[in-house]
Amino acid sequence: MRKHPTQARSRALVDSLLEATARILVQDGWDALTTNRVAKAAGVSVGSLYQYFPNKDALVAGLVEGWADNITKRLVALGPALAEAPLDEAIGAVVTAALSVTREDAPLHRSVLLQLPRIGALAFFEQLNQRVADVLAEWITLRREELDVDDPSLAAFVIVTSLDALTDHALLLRPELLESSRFARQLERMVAGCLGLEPNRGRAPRNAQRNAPRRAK
Amino acid sequence: MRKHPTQARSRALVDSLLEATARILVQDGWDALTTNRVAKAAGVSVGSLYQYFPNKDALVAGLVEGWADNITKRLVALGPALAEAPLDEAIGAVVTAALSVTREDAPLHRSVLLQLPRIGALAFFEQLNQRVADVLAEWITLRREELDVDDPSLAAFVIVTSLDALTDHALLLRPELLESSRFARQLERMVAGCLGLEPNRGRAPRNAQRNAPRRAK
Amino acid sequence: MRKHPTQARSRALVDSLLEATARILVQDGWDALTTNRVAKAAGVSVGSLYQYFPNKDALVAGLVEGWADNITKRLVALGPALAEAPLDEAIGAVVTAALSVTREDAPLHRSVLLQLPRIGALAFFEQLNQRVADVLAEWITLRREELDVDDPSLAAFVIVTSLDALTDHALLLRPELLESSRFARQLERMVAGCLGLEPNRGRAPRNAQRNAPRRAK
Amino acid sequence: MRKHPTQARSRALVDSLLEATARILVQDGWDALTTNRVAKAAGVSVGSLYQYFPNKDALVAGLVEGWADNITKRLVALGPALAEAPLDEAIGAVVTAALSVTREDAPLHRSVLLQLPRIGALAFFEQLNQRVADVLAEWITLRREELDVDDPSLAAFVIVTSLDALTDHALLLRPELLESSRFARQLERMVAGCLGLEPNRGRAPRNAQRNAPRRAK
DNA sequence: GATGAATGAGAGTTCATTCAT
DNA sequence: GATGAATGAACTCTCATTCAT
Repeated sequence: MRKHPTQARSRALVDSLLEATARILVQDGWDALTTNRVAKAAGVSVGSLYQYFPNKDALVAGLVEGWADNITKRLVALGPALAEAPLDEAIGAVVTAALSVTREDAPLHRSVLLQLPRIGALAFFEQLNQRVADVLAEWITLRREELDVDDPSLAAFVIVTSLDALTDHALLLRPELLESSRFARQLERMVAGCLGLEPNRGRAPRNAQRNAPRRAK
Repeated sequence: MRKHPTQARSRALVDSLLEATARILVQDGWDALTTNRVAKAAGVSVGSLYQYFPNKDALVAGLVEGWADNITKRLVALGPALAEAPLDEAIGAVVTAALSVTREDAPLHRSVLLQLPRIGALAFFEQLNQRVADVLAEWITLRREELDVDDPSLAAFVIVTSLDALTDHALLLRPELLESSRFARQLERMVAGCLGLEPNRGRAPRNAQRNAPRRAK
Repeated sequence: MRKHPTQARSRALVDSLLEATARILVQDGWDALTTNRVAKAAGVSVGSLYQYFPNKDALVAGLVEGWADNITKRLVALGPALAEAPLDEAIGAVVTAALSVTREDAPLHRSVLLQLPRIGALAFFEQLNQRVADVLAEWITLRREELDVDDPSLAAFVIVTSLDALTDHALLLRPELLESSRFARQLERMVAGCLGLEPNRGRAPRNAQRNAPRRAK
Repeated sequence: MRKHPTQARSRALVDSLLEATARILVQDGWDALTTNRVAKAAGVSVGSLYQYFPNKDALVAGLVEGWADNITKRLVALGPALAEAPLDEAIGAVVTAALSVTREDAPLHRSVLLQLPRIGALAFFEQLNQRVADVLAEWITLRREELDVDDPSLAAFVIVTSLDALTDHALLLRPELLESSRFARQLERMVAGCLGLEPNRGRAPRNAQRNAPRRAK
């Protein structure tokens, strides 16, 4: 970015440009995304666009960045809640979060996914996954006792990558799955498997003893 | 394809064009892939390119097609071998196949992965996964007794999508994982989880003792 | 033309190429007229086409030439018949011939007209008109006594050019006129005017005496 | 046209493009008319060309339009002057106007003539003729008493088409005729014939005497 | 002689980017 | 700062023509 938009007006300008970018990408696809079109859609001149974005890629990068920040925040925010929750609930929460993040603003999500490679934002995207995986790895380490995991960060990588791919593929190819509880359950099983948990039907945790009290509640 | 290359010379021409496409894609990426460049790299004139490929996309589609056919064949070929193998061996075979397919011709695999969405070949790509998933779903149904799966085709989708994403991400971001047995073991656990199997450490059925009590529960 | 087609086979080949050219021109227009298409339509290889026509223009020129020869022959053939006919009949015959030549094979006529300029065949076409005009000028000179013409060849030029333009425009823009007797009568008047004849209604010649009997009829 | 050139600079740009188009058409013909060439000849970039003309054809269409507007205005402007003039003067004025319009900017006129069909502007061109013919038909109706015309609009069509063709052919093939009074006289006769007038030599009605004897014959 | 695969110059057109206003 | 007309390199694709088989 050429200038950092500190003033209110600049921020608004940058925002409207990013919005326009998203709109065009979603509605008309990558090939329709020209700088001139974006500027016009944002009600701004091309020249102004180039005041804040050094080139077209920066524009898209800006869009993706915002999108990713948003997602990261939501997922990282899960952390604390997971800390003390029973395993089954924690896993359920992770899966639910993954699915709901995907459902949210699905069209933009979809467009971005389809164009990620083009933008060279793949690495950037991976960084997102990494941050989430780090949080997850920490949690795994924390709860090591209850789990059966050799390498927490590897397990976290596998879980995050799989959930990511599954929600994305579902979004792109089988959107109905995003609403399906059966799908959610299958994902929970996958996660449980990665964590070395025994396959409890439903969400029943393996340590009957520990959980008993709670169920009694 | 405009003409079908039946003669030896034509076949060679088409092959060299696809090779050139792959080479450029691998070395310089999508944006460097221009029809003139491909033709020149293939030692052929643009005109000849257009004799066999109606447009640029067809060129990439041709590349992907060949690549996908190859992979599909290899994975589908696994089927018979799985039929009667013990569960842990079958899972191991699936994971091993996924990893080795990914390792094979990794650079092209990588480029195709990076460029796939662009050409609307995603659906095509998914078709590949679908074919593999179908075979897997059949196998799950066949071994239903030994497994704990609600919806075989859903489980197959989850497994295939995850393995696919994990091997691809590993290839792109952590190539060393493709050779790591720890990674393989983690993948096997994931698959086992999806199939509702108890978490056997490694592939050994030796954990029977530990698990026995639980089952008895 | 590269070779002169003396043998029967060559003639047939040349003819089928010209036919194909005409067909494509009529059915799909100038832009569809490519040498490859013509060759294929004629059931011949491009190479063979180039044996007989040095280039694309020659192909079209050949077509136009045949077409023009045909027309010229028909119009020049009128000459003798005109020699002794009464003026009104002669004029009627000329106009009728012009109209019928135009009606004949109208679609090709139309295509050629539309493309004449492109082909640089305009001069060639004018040559056709010139030949016809020459015959007409001779006839005017022959019948000078009965007419009132200063410069026979100028009058012939005017008549031929006008008739030509009128039949062509009629063909292109108002095809129904080609069948209209009122149009024919109007053309006859124009010709009569060019020849310095007084405007007799219908075809009646100006020499009332001669015509008196007829009218009386 | 993509944008409408309202500012002075834009107008100049558009004008210089049309001028360049005319120049190239005149000097090198249709096949030399490429958008890049036109832009370069106009001292402008191709991009600018495409800012005002959506495609190549629009460029030529723009040229023809301007040219046709010009001509139409001049010819339609004749109308009032004809209204009350004696017949022979009116006819003379029409012929003179046709000839002078043709002489004016002859080279462009020539090129446009040669290239018109190509761009499907024939219909457009005919519209021009139609407008002129309409004015003429009105005039014929007005002066019906003095003339001998069955169908004024048909007669007008014949006159306009003939004059048009004759002046154009003269321009292309015998430019000297455009200056020749004998040619003018011959055209006047043609027009007179179309209007059912007796063949007055020159424009003078004074030939009544001369013709009388003949008629008497 | 015939074939048609191969050629490659060159066409129309786009769009990221600049810079005079 | 903002504007948007102007730029022009670069792209995809065509088709008249050639020449090895």
